[in-house]
Amino acid sequence: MTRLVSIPKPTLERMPVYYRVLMHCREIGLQYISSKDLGFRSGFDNAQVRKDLNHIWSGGRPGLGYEIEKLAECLADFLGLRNDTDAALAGAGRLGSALVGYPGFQRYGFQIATVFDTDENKIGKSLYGRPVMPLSKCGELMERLGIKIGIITVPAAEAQDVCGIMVKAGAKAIWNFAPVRLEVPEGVLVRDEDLAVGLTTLAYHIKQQDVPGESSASGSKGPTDTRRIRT
Amino acid sequence: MTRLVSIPKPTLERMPVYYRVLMHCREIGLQYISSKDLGFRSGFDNAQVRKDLNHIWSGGRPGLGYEIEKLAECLADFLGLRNDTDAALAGAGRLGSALVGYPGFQRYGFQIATVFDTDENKIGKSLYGRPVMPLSKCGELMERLGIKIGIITVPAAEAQDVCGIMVKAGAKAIWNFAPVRLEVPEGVLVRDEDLAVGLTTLAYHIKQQDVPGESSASGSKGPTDTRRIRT
DNA sequence: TAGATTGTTAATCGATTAACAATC
DNA sequence: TAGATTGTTAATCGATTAACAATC
Repeated sequence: MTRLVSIPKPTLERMPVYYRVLMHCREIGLQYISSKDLGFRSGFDNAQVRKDLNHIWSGGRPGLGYEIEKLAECLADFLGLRNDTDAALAGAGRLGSALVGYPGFQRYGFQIATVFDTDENKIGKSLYGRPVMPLSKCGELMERLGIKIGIITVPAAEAQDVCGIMVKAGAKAIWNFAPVRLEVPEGVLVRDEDLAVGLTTLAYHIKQQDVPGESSASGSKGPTDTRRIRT
Repeated sequence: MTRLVSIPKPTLERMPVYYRVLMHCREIGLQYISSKDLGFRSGFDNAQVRKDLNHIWSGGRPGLGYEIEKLAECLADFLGLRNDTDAALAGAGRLGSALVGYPGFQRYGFQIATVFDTDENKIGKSLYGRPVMPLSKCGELMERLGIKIGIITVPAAEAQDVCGIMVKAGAKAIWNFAPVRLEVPEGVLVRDEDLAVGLTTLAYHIKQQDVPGESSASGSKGPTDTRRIRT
């Protein structure tokens, strides 16, 4: 029986990164990894790594580090990466198609099992092996397959409708790429992934750099210093 | 001369959302909006909205709210949405193509000006109006055009190389979709956008809901309650 | 043993939320 | 004026960082 520890959100979001690094380290033949090394490879502080990992496992060995195999297993268990979680996607446009074809999900045990759209030209065609179904079948199919994750890549104006259909069909988590706020019942998680937000923060950084009166490229610590600004 | 206020990162990331909502409200003919309304429409607390906005403007009128036109202008200025910022993208695969064709950037004054790839079959072809150029031209072209934002959608194994080229060519901000940590000199901002991380947090939420011993769909506050779990 | 690294507590830092006098 | 809503300060909350005894 899994313990239902409540875990800080920032910690939760670092977990998949740790997992990714562990997979890599295993591939290159490492057996143990220290919090310092894991921290370096994932871009986080070593104290933070230890703190994060202790939420789910206290099996690290002083002087040695963490056994990669075991830690990876713990993480996979904790994050639910074992159970080939299915998701349904609505909106087979450019972004939707890219997500369906994204190879990175498989490694985490995720699969976009069904794809829906309203476009007659898309319906019936195959998208990376999945048939595109009419959106009108979305509710019924999600319910029958017991799919709990909905991915929304439809235009903003249609997003709330689609969201409602998915939630009614039993979805408990919505990954929303439409630039609009979705209303959902209690207990349903919405994760907004507005790409413009990401780009905006970059543009802001650029703008900030332009302003200071430093003559062209005169860095304060030399241009090859290796510190980075954390996102 | 713009004030160089240092602004909390969470605040910065809410700004584009405010902006989006303001655009919408202007379209539907509103002139003023209260922090409460703006908060509701963007999904944040009203106190937080006021606090955020006061970082850049204290022009709200007690009893009335914020003048939408003016506030939007402030935000656009602050975020640098006016200057048609150009970005360069490397990796014209599925995800890269989707980004190039993403209509949402335009509204914020962003443009993916140039696209690079190593694939002979893609080079020379047009991608939503931009010619795909050989990656070997990336450095030279970015430098010549003075492009400061690089978008990386190449496979993880090639990401660091591409990043190095972009930084050498003068990039000051990197939007990294490759699941790997990038090393950059001081002063360069890297924003990681690992899609698998997003999906993982959703899967975790699902898993958490499955565990509690509640018989099927018995919510504690009724299934149509409108509270949401914040992401 | 000596050196390295853990798990955990305490100290610091930063962000959110609450509250309210000022003001339209 | 009465009602609404701001800007801002203080209180709360939560996460990160530092430090170190315990332990491999």
